Amino acid sequence: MPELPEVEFAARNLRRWLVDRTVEAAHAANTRIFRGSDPELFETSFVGSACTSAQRRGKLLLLAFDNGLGFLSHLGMTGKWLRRPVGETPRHSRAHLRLAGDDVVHYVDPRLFGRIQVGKTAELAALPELRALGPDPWEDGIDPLALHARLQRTSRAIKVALMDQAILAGLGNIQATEALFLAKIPPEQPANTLGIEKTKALAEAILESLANTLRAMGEGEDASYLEDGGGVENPFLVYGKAGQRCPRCGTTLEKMRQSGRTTTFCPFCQH
DNA sequence: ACGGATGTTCGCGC
DNA sequence: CGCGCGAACATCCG
Repeated sequence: MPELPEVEFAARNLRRWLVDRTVEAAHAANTRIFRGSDPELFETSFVGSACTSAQRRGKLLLLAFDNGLGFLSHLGMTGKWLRRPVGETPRHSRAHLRLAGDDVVHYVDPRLFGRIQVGKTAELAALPELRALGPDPWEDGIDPLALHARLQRTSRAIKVALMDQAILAGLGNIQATEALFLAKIPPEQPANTLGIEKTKALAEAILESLANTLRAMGEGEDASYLEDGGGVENPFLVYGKAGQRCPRCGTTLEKMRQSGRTTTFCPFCQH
């Protein structure tokens, strides 16, 4: 369940679980998760070493170990990191690290859209895909003038531009939808027609939406909302709520298709 | 049973 | 080159 807030949540957990702890054993099934590298590298690279850091950049996680090796983790659509006691293997666990004290940290991903790439930490950090990312709004904040300048360079719909990881790193369908609602911007408006004032409102709305979502996930180890059978309510203002009332004006929320993704919006507020 | 789901990448066409 | 579109990836859920 991964956009910036979920990946940030994962990074905090991984820090708590792994940093300064020695890996006693590792396992990785041979799945698509390791496309581009080798599951055996995951099994052999970290045993006997301790994790030194777990960083997030956009939707990417970078884990570093004290032997100079590490791995990148992208959660795709359904990836997550979980900690479980030995013997309690979650369904669809694709790889795990076992630590002293009988803790096991699992990478779980039913749809296998996620990716793990093992390598030398320095080389992973220098990969083009990492360097191609735009500013991370949570880490770097958003400079409205820089965002405005960047949006001037494309006539794509603002909703689509916000999901472009080269413009801002970490926003996906949920956060782009929520931010545009908060900023009262029509999702189909061409990005290069947003004025500076609207861009400032958008920058604030993005940070507000990210904070809202992080708050909804709470401090625990398991982010429950959006989980199958979690029983927790949809915490969003409009995402997934087409047909329901706008929380601001009561108009019936509508949905449309943009670049293959569903956008939910208020036809009155976001005109 | 069918359609859609938080993401990315690729091929095709304009 | 820019951009939209559909498909693909694989599984679950309503």
